[in-house]
Amino acid sequence: MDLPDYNPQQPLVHNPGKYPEDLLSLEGPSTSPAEPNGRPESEESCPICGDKVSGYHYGLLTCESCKGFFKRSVQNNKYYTCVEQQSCPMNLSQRKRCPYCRFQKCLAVGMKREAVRADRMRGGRNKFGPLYRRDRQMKQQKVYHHPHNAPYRIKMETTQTQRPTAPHDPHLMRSHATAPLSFDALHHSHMYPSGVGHPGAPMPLDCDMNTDRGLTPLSLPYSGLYHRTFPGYLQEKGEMPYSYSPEPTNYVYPILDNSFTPRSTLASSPCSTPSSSTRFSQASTQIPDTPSSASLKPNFLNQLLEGEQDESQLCAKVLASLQREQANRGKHDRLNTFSIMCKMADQTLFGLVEWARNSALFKELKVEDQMVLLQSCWSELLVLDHLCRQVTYSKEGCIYLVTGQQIEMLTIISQAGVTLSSLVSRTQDLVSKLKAFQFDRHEFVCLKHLVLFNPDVKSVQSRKQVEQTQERVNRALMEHTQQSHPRHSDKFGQLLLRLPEVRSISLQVEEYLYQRHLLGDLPCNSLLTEMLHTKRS
DNA sequence: ATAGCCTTGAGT
DNA sequence: ACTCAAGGCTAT
Repeated sequence: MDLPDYNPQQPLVHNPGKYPEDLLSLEGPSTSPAEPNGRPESEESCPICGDKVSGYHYGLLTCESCKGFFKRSVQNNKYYTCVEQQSCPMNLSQRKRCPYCRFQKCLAVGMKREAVRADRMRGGRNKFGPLYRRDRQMKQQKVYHHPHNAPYRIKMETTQTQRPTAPHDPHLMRSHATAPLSFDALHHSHMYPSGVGHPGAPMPLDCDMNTDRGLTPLSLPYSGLYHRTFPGYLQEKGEMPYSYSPEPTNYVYPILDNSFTPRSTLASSPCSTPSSSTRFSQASTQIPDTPSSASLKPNFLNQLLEGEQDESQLCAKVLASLQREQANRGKHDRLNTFSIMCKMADQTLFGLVEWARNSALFKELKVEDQMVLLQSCWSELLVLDHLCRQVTYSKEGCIYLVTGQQIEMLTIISQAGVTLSSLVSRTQDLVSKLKAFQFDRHEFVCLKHLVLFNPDVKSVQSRKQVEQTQERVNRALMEHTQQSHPRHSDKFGQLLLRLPEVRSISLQVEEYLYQRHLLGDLPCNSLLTEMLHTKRS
C-alpha cells in the first residue's frame, strides 16, 4: 500500500523548532541510544524529562531523578521561581536548570503530592496501588509500539472509521484547541467536493511527530493561485483585523490521490486497535441525537444545528491544505509539527468564523458587533470545538485532531513544555467531565452560541439584542437538557459550570500562542496571529 | 541540590 | 517469599 512517494524516513518535522515547547522540537532523550531492535515495552520515557522510567512514583511512571526531585520538593516545602517565561525546556540535559518548571511539569503530568508521606514512613504500600495496577493493565492492552530510535515520537493513526460519513450528519463537532490552522484552504467550502477526503477513505497516518508520514506531500498538482482574503464583508468594512495578503492556494483537490488511502502499516498501527473500527459507533452513542430525533426538536435548536459544519468536509479541507502547503515547500523547508498544529487551528478558526457568519442569529447583528464578538470569543470557540471533537471521537488517552489523526496524550505530555502540558491536562479533565455528562451536539451548539453572544463584551453596540439572544439560547439549552436527560436534573447547570474553565483555558491558549508568536514560532499570515494581535491592541 | 543505589515493609 | 513504591544514604 505504500505509495512510491511515501517515505517513512522522511521527517514530518523537518525543522525541529528551537523552542522548548515545540512539540516536535523536543528531542528525545538523546542520551538513550537507539536500540537496534527496539527496546522493551517497559522502558518508557519519563513524562517529565524523557529519562528512563524506573517505576511508578507518586502516581505515575517516572524516572528515578524526577522521583527524587519531586520528593525533595514536597518534603522540604520548596518554593521555586522561574527566571524565564515559566516554560523552560524539560529534558534530560536541562532538567536541572529550572526547578520551578520541573516541579510545575511534575504536577502537570499528574504527580501527586499526597503520595509523599508526611510521616516519612518507609516501605509498605499506599492507596495508589490500584491506580498503578489499572494503569499497567491499560498499557498492556494498548500494545504501544514505541519506535526506539525516536523515543518521543507521536503516533498518529488512521481513525477514519469513526468519521461521520453521512452527508447529513450535520456537523458533528470540529476543531481543536491548542492547535491551530492554516487558512489557505478555508472558506469557500463549496469548492470542496463533498466527501472528498475521506469518510470512507481512511486517513493516512501512522505518523509520529518526527516524521513526515501522513502529512507528507502528496505530490499534488499545484495549478494556480487563489487570492484569498478574509471574510469579505468584514474586510469591506475596512476595520478588519483580518487582512491577508494573497496566498497561493491550489483548489484542485486530489486529496485522495492514492497517497491517502490506508496503508497496510496503518492497519496495524498501535492506535488503531480494535476500538478504532468501532469508534464511530461509539461516537454515536455519545452523541445520541440522530437526525430523526433532531427533526422532532423545536425549530429553534434545529435551526442552530443547521449551521454546523460537516466534520468530514472540514477534515478534508484541512488535510488538503496541509498537503498543499507541504508540497509547496522545499524538502528542507517542511513545516514542523508546531506549525502544522497552528495551521490546523488556523483553519478551524476560519471554519468557526464562517460558522458564525452563517448563523441566522448572528446575521441579525450589525457587522461591527459581529466583529467585536468574534474577536472576543474566538479562542473560546476553538476550545469548545476541540472539546467537542474529543468528546465525540477521541479514544481514551489520545487527542483527536481535526485531520482525523490521533496522538497519544502521554507522548504529547512527554514532549511538551510546562504550559502546553498543563493545557492538555486541563482540557482532558474537561473532556472527561463532558463525556460523563453525555454531552450532545445540541448542547454543544448552544454553548457555542452562549459564548458567542456575550453581552459583556466591551464596545458591543446592540447589547440588548446580544443579551436577548443569549437568553434565548440559554432557555433552549435548559429545555433541551431537561427533555433529553430528565433523570439528570442538573445537566444544564453542570454544562454552564464548565464555561468558566473553557474561558480560562482559552485565555491560557491565547497567552501561550502569543508567547510563541513573540518567539517567531507562529506561521505568518495566519488568522490566528491576527486575532491575537487584535486582542492585544 | 542531584540522582543512582539501598533499605523498608504492607500487600499479594 | 516476593513485589515494588515509598523513604534514606551518599558520591558527585
